[in-house]
Amino acid sequence: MDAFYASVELLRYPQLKGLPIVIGGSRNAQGRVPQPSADQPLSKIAVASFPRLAGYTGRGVITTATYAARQFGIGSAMGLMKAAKLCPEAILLPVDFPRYRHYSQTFKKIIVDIAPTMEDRGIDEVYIDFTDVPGGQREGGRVLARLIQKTIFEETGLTCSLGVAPNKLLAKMASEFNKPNGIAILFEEDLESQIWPLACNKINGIGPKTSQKLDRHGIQTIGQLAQRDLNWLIDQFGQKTGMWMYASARGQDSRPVVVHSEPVSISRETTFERDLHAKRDRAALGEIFTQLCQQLEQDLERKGYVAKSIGVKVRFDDFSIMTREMTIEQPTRVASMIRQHAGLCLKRLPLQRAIRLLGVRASNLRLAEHKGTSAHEPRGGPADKLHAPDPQLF
DNA sequence: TCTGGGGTCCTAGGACCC
DNA sequence: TCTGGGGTCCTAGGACCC
Repeated sequence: MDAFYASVELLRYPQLKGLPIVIGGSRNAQGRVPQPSADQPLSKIAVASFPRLAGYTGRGVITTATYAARQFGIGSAMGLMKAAKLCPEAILLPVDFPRYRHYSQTFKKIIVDIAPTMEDRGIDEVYIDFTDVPGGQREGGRVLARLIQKTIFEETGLTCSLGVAPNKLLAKMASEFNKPNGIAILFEEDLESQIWPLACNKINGIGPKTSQKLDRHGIQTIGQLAQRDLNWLIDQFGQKTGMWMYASARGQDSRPVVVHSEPVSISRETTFERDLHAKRDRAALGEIFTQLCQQLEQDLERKGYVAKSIGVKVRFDDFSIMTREMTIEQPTRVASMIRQHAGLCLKRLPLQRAIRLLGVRASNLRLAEHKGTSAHEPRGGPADKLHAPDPQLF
């Protein structure tokens, strides 16, 4: 999907079309959208009354920027404070995940109705297997791609870009070629002309670290990567990664389109508005900790899982991250049990530094016998003390 | 006053078992 | 009085992705 969050926002605020808009900074009081008066539709809110990036203070990053905002050098994952310097006039909207999730489900349903073999790759991205779809091969897949693009637009007003290629690796790269609202068809014989000139980090799975290392060896493009022999790559990056890079540089990828998958972990984390100290801010931390555990319980319940491992994550003021995890005898999804074990994990961490982020994670998941309320689950234990600050913690 | 939140996969060492 | 080979599970950290 093209600039997905921003595009969804434009559906309700069409008066902002064409303007630089960034989405982010959900929790901060600034970046709030003006409330319309009782009989006023959202689309009539004056453009001038929307909050701007200028004057924004606080933590947070940009999750999406409109193409107009990208002109200023603003991109996703950029800190809001930095973005404010690049384009103070940009409109800042808070993230509205429930709304994006709804549109996500809608566009995926449209796709599945047309082409049932679809792999979910997050809120705004999917892989689709055209192989067995009637007409899926016409014009190299362009006809089907157009149908999907057109149907999504007609039913939601959202645009997307598609890449059609012999495998997922190449399709993903091709999908970037004609953004926004574009289609690109890539054949195996286009490898040298279309793929080899690209930077290595265009390969899904080669990020900043690997790019840097490749660069140190004089490798910038995928074509240059393809010149290295297999043994050299294995020596440098290990057996698995070396073989994967060797194949990727040649456009080879045999991964299937996976329609169903079970989650590996479910987690909740939050970055505080200001750094907190384990001792000095014990009460505040304890409250946030409890909330995270309660949210995690709800997530597990909603998705129908219990967890056999519980863990915590702490990010300190210097941005270093430490995690602790423990496996428990009895799988659980109850907040009080999660909190108890997460608390034990926390005690194993050195908490001298100021803390920036706290997270709680459930893994080693099992399907719960039944979804629904947990009214029958143990109460009267730690659950009843959930709101009381735990003197043992922090 | 830089730097979110929710994920996956990989590596590597140690415990433990056969 | 030296010392296998495989397997699984657990844990911590790190790279990467959307």
